[in-house]
Amino acid sequence: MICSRGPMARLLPTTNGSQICVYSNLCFICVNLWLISFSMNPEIRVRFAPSPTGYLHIGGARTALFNWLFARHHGGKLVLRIEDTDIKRNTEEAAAAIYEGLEWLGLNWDAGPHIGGDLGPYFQSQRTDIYERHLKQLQDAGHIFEDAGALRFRSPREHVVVNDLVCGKIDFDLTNPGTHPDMTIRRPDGSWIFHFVNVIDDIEMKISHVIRGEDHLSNTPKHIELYRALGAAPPHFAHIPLILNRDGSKMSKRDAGARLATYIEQGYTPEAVRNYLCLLGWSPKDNREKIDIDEVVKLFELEKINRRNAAFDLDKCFWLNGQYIAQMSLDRFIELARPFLEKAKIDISDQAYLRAVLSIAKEKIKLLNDVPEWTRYFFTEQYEFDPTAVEKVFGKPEAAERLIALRDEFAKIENWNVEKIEISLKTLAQKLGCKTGDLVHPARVAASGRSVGPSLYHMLEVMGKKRVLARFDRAIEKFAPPPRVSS
RNA sequence: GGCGCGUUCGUCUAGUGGUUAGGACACAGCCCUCUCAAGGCUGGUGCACGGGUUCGACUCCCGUACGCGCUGCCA
Repeated sequence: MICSRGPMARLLPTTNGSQICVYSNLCFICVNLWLISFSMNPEIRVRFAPSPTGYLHIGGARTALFNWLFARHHGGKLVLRIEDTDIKRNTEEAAAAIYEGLEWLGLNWDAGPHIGGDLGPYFQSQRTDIYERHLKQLQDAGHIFEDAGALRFRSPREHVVVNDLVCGKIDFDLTNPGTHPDMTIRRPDGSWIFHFVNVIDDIEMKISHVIRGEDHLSNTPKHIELYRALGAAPPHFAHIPLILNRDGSKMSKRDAGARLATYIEQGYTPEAVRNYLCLLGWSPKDNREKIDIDEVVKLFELEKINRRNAAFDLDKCFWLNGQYIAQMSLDRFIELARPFLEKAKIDISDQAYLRAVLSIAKEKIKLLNDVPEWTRYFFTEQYEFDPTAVEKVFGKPEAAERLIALRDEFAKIENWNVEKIEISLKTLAQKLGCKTGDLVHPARVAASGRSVGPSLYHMLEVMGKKRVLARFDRAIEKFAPPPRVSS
């Protein structure tokens, strides 16, 4: 038996694997030569092969990410293959969620739907001829038997060692038919079973590394049996740990947060989610949390992947999202925030004003979904007044008087800017003998209807003098206590 | 049930025989402050359990428990 692993192995006929390459695993020499040839190896081809369920699972997204990282790290290719053997309706529609999710995460593929490629088609439903051909090959070799109309693959009944790049060497005993029955590869109605078509496609598409969820680890020896029966060298395998819920239970599609789309809808940024996903099972090992994707590509190695399942920590993802928003450029923030503002039907036609508003709101935003709430009052005079804020601030009888005084001081300002506004307010506070906050709070509620928001001075500057004075006037009229009637 | 994988703070992780077991999120307190955040500082919480091996185990081996996966004519 020759060492069937590794691109270099085939180029080295002198490598006598009969003694060192047990179970067709990598021999030591091959490993080293293979590792040397590892960087920027165009022979490296990986694939992401989701079933078109109508949504992209967060675990699937990470599997896609790890495949993408591996391909990019080595200068290899990523293939996207849609495994639609079982789902006969609306495949394209259901697959759209997958494309959208991958694109949102910035994970491009080198062959597959929309892109094409030499080794297509990339929908299993369109590959029947290929499967028929390989089935015939197996039948001719006597590997197939019929059972109640279905076709089964007769297991060779041997031990199969899986040499997993993440999990290490694992010996599976497949000799007992009672515990490892012969797998079905085709149903009586002619449709194909996953194990068979998956292997055929990986062979046909020249996949060098199969990086997939650990739920497939136990299936792998069966797949290797198929490779051998077909006379093909099995690819390298890397089974990555699963993503669980916070409580350690398996994340099923019904769990909140299982669908990538929920993160998109809630206003997480793609860079933050992608970064968070990178850290689930993989680590740069230097305590970095926010790490640029280019840096991850540079550092990513399958050997650094954990073997233990990871719980999805929404708190941390949320924190990371805030970090990304705080540190991203204003242009990027505007780009990301715009659809959320449009969806909230906020009039953002004034680009310069929008830019000014977002520049001061940016530091407050943790979730893009919150942008409308934090900025709506900038764009309309019909903003709501938070009853609690009004009660707290204008509950004090002096508040209205102070606001009136502030309004008069502000009216005198010629160059309406942050510095002038601040000086004006603080000077007045001193004059009235009150705290700065005693003016700031009424001003804030009057101008925005809220008790929280960006720096007041910046906020007022952006709104403009005219708008601010008008809002003060209306607030004074609305919240000033009625004049006392003395008897 | 059988087989496989896993087990370091609540969570994500660093750590491969000798560390005061490090970082991050979350949490608590303090500082700063016009609010809310952010930021800074401080703090508590962890090697699942039991046996080995060793001068010495979080680290290596075995077992137990627990978790997860596979065991489909789902993928």
